[in-house]
Amino acid sequence: MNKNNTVTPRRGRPPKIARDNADTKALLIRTGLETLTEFGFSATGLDTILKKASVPKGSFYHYFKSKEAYGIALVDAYDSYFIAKLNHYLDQQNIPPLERIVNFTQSAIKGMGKYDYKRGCLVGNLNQELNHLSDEFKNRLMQSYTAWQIQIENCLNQAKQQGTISKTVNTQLMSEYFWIGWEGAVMRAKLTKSSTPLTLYTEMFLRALLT
Amino acid sequence: MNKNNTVTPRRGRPPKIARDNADTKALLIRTGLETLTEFGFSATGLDTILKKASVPKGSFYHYFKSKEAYGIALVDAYDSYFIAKLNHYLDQQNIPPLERIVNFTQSAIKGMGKYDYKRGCLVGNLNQELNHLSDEFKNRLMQSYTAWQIQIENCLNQAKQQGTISKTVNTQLMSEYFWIGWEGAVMRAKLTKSSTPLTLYTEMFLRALLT
DNA sequence: ACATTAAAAGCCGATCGGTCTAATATGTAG
DNA sequence: CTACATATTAGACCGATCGGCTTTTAATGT
Repeated sequence: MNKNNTVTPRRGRPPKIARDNADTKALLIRTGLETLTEFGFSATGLDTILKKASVPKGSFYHYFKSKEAYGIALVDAYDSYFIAKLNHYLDQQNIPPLERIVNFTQSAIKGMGKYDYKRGCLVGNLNQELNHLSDEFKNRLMQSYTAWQIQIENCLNQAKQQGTISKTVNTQLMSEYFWIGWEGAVMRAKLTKSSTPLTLYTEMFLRALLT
Repeated sequence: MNKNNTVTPRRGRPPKIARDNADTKALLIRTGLETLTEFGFSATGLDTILKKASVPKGSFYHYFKSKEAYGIALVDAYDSYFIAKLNHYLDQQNIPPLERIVNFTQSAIKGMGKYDYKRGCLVGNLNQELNHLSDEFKNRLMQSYTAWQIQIENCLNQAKQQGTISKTVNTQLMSEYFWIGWEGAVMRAKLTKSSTPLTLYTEMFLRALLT
């Protein structure tokens, strides 16, 4: 209820097209995520995004100093969203740890299905385009992978404590492995336009875990 | 010894820069593979390839009707090369089947290391760029994956016959799984610039297999 | 002689990321 | 109440590069 429902006064030249909630920057990020999860970074022109969002170029360069800075901001936004999602599924203490992981994968599968398996993982997309991206991008991507891995690792450690998986399992390696293969499965799901690569991968991961 | 070592007569206007072996088309394909395995399709301009190969644009469009047709030709070439490589490693009847698979992965790891983990899998790269490629590309990629999968599947069937893995293993699913995760590992190796994602993935695959 | 093959290279319109200036609103200082 | 600074949008414009086309030149084959 903290929301201010008196219309926030807006500085500067008014937009030709009325912006719903006066936040052009947020609109640009939202539109960028939609576009880049589908088409990647290098292959998407700014004009495409600008046209889709009905935002002129001048506004874009007011909020972001370059396409690259924009890309980093998008990774930040995606990472925040994704970590929140992971937290949501992996921290439910009343559910067995492995089941939580399965719940996450099912949610992700549903998410891909919603967009007809066209949109994938932004981090994965950029990972594949690495060779024409700056080191800043590379570090940012590694940071994301590490954060995600730790979340899975914590969950696996709980499974170990509860005796669901063997004490001999190297949870750090297993969680690293999880994301390595998961990105491959997301990629393949885009090609087959089906959930089977994702479900197959999840099953096999669990199998390797229970050995 | 079938090679014709008398200089093959060359039609057409002579190249300004002497071409080693008179085959401009082969040179374009070789250069394209080097470039696209590193940078992908959409993000690479023709001029980049042309400059690297010292071939004028007119020659390019003499041999290929479009960039897309060129891309398909590159996938064809890559696929042939890759299938030959798979055959080489997976058909050595004097070596245990699972060991053959490990030998293949080690060879692939060595191959990535040779180029400092910058070059990946052409099919994987295109897979990630799918959404701005034509259906012809999609079909071509699926065809490659299927062919590769069958090679692994045959090898796993032999392992089953020899009693190395359980009769209950679904070799079709396992071989499908193999390539799904492998592409993820190749992608990650490009980021970490190390072989660890590839070795880790191979280990886990074997573990799932021996359950 | 003449068709065919292949290389050379200029040129095209479209699009790329990015810059610049103008226009129009609010916030603040006097 | 008036100046002036600041915020934000608008969109023309820039040089570079994109994929692709076209014409010319020079070799071989018939």
